[in-house]
Amino acid sequence: MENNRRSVTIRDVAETAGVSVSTVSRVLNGKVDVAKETKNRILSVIDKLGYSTNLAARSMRSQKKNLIGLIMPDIAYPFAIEVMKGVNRAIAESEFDLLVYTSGDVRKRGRVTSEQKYITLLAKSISDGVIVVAPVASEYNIDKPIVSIDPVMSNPSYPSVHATNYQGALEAMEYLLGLGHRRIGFINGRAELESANRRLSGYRDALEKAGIPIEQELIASGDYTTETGVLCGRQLLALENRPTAIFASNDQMAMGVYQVAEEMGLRIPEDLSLVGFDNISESKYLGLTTVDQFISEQGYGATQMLIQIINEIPLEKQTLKVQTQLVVRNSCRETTERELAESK
Amino acid sequence: MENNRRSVTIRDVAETAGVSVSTVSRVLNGKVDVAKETKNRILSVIDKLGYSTNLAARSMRSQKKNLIGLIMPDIAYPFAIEVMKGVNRAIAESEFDLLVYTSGDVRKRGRVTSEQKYITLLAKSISDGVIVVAPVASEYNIDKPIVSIDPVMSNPSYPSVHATNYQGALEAMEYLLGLGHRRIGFINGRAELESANRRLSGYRDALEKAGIPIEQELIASGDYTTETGVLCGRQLLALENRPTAIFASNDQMAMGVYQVAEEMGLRIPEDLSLVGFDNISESKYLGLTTVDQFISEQGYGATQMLIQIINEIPLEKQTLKVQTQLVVRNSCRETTERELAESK
DNA sequence: ACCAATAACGATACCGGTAATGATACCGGC
DNA sequence: GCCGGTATCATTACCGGTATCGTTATTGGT
Repeated sequence: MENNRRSVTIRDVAETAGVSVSTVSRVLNGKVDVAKETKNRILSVIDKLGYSTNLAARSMRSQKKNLIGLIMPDIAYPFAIEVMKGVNRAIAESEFDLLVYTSGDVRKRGRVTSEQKYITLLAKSISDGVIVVAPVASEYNIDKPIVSIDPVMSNPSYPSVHATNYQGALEAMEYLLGLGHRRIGFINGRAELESANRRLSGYRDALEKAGIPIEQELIASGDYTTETGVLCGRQLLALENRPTAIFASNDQMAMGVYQVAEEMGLRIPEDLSLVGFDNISESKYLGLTTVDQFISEQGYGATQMLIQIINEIPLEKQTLKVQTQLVVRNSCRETTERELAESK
Repeated sequence: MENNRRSVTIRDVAETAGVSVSTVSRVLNGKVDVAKETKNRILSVIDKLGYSTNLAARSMRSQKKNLIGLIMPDIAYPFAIEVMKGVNRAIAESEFDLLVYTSGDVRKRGRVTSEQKYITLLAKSISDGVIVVAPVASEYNIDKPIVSIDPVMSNPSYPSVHATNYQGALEAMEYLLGLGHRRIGFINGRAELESANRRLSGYRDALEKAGIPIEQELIASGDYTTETGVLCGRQLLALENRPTAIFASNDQMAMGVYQVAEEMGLRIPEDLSLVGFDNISESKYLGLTTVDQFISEQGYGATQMLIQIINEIPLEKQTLKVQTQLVVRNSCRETTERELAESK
């Protein structure tokens, strides 16, 4: 039943066209060594039979596959989506095609480690190179180029792309401090990520520079999801002397704070100033002031780097730093006279 | 230079462990025919060498790959992203992994047709089955299960998933008509898609039922992108007797209308009522009233159908119809007395 | 003690392509 | 008419695995 629909192979084409397999292969790969009429005959047979080459087979023998792999633990969250947009753009401009690999969820059936092995392997075996988005690890020995976006470690052994997380956080904090805020809450991201730590450092250093003591109760720890944004928001806003501003280390968690504010009847920015990080597409509509880290550009840049490596052009720099930029919208305002008066 | 990092093969493992290749293969595939100590020895060698199996090679010989392909011409637009979310969810619940294939742009270097061929092939050769999102064609003879989402043709030869486009459009129109609108503009989608035609039919039939003549000048033709939304919006709103409401056949084009309204100083909903289709995530923030077609559910359903086919469980229905639902937000309001008076 | 069954593993063909090499026919020049 | 060169195609080895079958040694039954 299923065998009679066996897919048509290069041998079928060769037989039908009355030539050898290698001749068909030459035509498929645009080699010159074929007479024009033979070539046309083969092409029409290919068309008639609906033949198309089996990439698995091809990739075993030939080197160049014109295929780039993108490995993500999950593709359904904003960061991943933005990365894909950028990668997609670079791909569209290139001779390469793209293969996105995901297992749908990092924690899938607890087989994390074997999963990672499997993952890495897959894309490796059929692609020319791979872009890895944290937090996929990659201690496995690799025979293909790899570029990492937002790597877990600060000094990865392979080329990587990341934003200027520290500077971005610093800038956001200076903006809030400039508006007169003194009690500023911080919602931390996934602590195992280098990027999260650098944003936290930015928060701390900005306060220090301004001569404001760091209070531990103002630092809540989330994991970049909206849910923890809600939890952390509640935690911070339930404080007796609650902050007048919150700096969430990504926009998704800031969205959680919006929810909490609505629950509590607090208006943003009138009653609470809020700054995020990432500038995902939703932020525009929320009017969220945030630090743009140009995620899409990171994907774009990573892809370009990878293609360069594949083409064996030496990289000038092993690390691409994308400059963050504060995008001021209307989720913040100066602390009111009343509040200032109260604080005296 | 690059050869010394040749990846470690099953032969290397066999040699190091002092066994034959087939024995290693047996261990890798969990066959019983291996002595426990031999098995352990091989496993430790695998670990030491960091070996991992080449999926391309494996897939050539064995049947089940536990891999599903998702083929899209482009992955950077809202519809595609929503589909991916749903597919992702179904994948996470399953034993399968996911491979998303895209060329980044349908029109890439004009090689559309050969591209499609190439595309289809790829996923086919290494996956157990494929989900195709329109408008990728697929007249090629297939040896793997295929499920199509929002197919181009109304009666595809393979299982498919689509929304109740006609009913959804009808409902949206009845809502606008119920608010008293009589001059309603329509922005059509990509005319080659069946879904676009059915939405147009809904528009026409609703007017007909209400006894309102169809005016050709009120029907603008877009292609589902925001850009054409802008163009069509301008066209409709530049009419001498401009419509009091616009029904855009997807949300992206409705977003274009928002832009045009702002350009022209028109307020939504005060000066213009607007309804979209899709209910993409942005719509919530815009307050756009729209027809939800549960795109994510379509992706989820398609994946489940595909998995069922792969597991050789007969499908009850070849077509999954997802029921649309009107989501009322605040982009519409009743036509004002003034307007009603004028129309008298 | 002999034979059949079983456990454990090896040898080989094969999947569907591509690369390298070989074979043939035709060509012009001397 | 012989020769080297080129155009065109066929042959064959090989990529890295898996499937099939064969081989060897051990065991148990009678």
